[in-house]
Amino acid sequence: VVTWNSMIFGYAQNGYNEEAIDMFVEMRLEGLEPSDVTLLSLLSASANLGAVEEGKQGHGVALSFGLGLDRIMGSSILNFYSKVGLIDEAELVFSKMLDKDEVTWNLLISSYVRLQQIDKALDMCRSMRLANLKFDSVTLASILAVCSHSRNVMLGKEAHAYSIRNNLYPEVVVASSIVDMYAKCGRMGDARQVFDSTTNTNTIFWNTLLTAYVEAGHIGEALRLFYQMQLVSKPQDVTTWNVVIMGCMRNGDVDEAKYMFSKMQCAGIPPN
RNA sequence: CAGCGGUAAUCA
Repeated sequence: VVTWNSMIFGYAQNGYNEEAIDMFVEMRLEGLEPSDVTLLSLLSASANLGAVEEGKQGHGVALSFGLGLDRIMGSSILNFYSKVGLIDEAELVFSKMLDKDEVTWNLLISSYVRLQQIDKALDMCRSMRLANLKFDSVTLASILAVCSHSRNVMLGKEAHAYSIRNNLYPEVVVASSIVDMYAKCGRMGDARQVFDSTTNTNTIFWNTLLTAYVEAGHIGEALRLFYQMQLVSKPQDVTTWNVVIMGCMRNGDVDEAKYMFSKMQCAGIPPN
């Protein structure tokens, strides 16, 4: 079972969701009993694929093996239902869970943000505080996403201040969300300032400011940032290239866009 | 007793 688990878990972690599910089916055909780790992998793969039947089966198997709704299994099942859009089921699981932690709350909060149910999302944040849990970097990312979406720079600034007070600011997820929030609210100066004062960076973080420049029509700044990424050896992914190519197109420079498209493939990044 | 395992930020 441990061998099967590591196979299934490995597939699911690396985005091979179909393979993970196939492995699970094979394991059951062999007559082996899945453990909690098996089911967590299956639920994660089903959530990412939108595989409703497989995930429901996972839920059923968990129940039949008495693996109920502890905080990890419960959150995993909750994640599955919310990712496949069965929000009522997700809410039901949430209400039945006795042991909720930050992840449990974050799951429902981010679902509401995805569904644009902003008031519900913010209500959940308040309830989370009332339940004596503190916002973590993921909660803050959800709140900042609400600010980006609704162009609410006032709330965004509060979230920014909160992140500094509570030492969440060094987390790159939070820093990216803050840069994105300021940019979407039209505050490019603030976005840049946050960018420059962040030390823990990754590709998504750089992509966020790159996207902001392109959206603002500042193609020169975008290209400068793009080449600066290469200078500091920050890996560039398909999003990086998509944004730059789109920037060239918006700038009316089709030849440059085509050139970038071929450079992308030379860099070993297949188009998506 | 400890570890592992569940959520998250950028373009399309």
